[in-house]
Amino acid sequence: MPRPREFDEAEALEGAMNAFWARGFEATSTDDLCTATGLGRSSIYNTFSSKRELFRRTLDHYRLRGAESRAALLEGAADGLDAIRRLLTDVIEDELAHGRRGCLIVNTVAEFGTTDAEISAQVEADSQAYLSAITHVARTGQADGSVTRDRDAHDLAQFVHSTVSGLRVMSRRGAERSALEAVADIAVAAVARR
Amino acid sequence: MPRPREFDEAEALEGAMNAFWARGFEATSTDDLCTATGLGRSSIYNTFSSKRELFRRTLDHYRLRGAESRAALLEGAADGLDAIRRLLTDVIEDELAHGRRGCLIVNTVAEFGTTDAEISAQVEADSQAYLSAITHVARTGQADGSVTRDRDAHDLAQFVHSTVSGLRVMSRRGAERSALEAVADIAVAAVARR
DNA sequence: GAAATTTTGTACTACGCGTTCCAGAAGGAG
DNA sequence: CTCCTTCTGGAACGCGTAGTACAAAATTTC
Repeated sequence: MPRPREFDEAEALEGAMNAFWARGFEATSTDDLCTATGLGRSSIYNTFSSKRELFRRTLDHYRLRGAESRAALLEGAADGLDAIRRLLTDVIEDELAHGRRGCLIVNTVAEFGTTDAEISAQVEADSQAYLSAITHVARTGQADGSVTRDRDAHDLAQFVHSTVSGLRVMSRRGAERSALEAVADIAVAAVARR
Repeated sequence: MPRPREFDEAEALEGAMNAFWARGFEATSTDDLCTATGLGRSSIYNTFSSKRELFRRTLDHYRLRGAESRAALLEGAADGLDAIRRLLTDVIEDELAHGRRGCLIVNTVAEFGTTDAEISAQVEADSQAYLSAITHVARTGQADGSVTRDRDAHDLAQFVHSTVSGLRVMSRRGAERSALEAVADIAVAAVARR
């Protein structure tokens, strides 16, 4: 049959993701994408149709990545509150280890808002996945007594999700570790059982 | 003397601000800026030198605007905690009243990160101004007994600031009012005296 | 009213962008 | 080995972009 690809599609997506992550959609040129992926123009267009489609694939790649690491992280938690604490401290460590990149989804929301229906749908799907994961651990925490029962688990999840976004923005801005940790600490205390 | 300007510089900045706010720096063309300000190219370049300089002027305009409305808001608060509550509810009302635009500074952080030194300095200055304002009301609240004394006022300020960023991102994403209110409610409780 | 000086509108320039085209290379099926 | 299909590299294209040049318009001072 035909000639096979000379590159790994997942690796290419990873490279494109990093480029979009650093500079945003508009400021990333197709040349940037070539160097970031190591591919030629033809290969990119042959595989991903357009810059926009590549971006959308990139978002999906990012979402999958995030969901996996989130699941692994929550797996080993001692209780519900510990899971939430791990989530927040992991965000901080991730930011400090990878140069304060912020969150690709948050960056995308900031860049596009709700103007692009398809991208907006991907953002929405990510939020829902994130929220349902946190809602689940919040409920677990309420059952095991580590998380406050004064609030609805879904509201607590919204709060934690908002805090993660806040931390990502702070980090991309260049905030110090101590500031990030202070925020995470107060947030954890806010969802803990009193 | 020379021929006078036919337009008001502040009004032009307001128009440019709205354009950048909606679409970000890169995606806003000089044509967009002409229609948004009602000016011709010549007038824009004659007055603001370049797209980038206009953007920086726009950021300063936004910061001033924000500082003024913030001051007015905090003025009428009953106590420290009430000031923080007002701050958060005002963010929500502002977002819902103006079509979930998010925060121009947050959007700018997401788009530029720390890559541009001058813009980064403006963002940093805004954060400092915001933080010192909240730190002040937090201290007031600790003195009048409405805000917890278990935390450093500056840490509480970082937390509130982070929550505001989180709310702005949520809103730009299209989150429902109830979700925004739940987050604000939990955040206020977190800084309240127990 | 005339001179001086600035603003303004329009046409233009040079360039970078996303995308396409095409010729040749490469590998599997027969 | 040959044919067929696909991939790859590079050149090319058309268009939108930020920014400029210039002449006409406008207004204040003398």
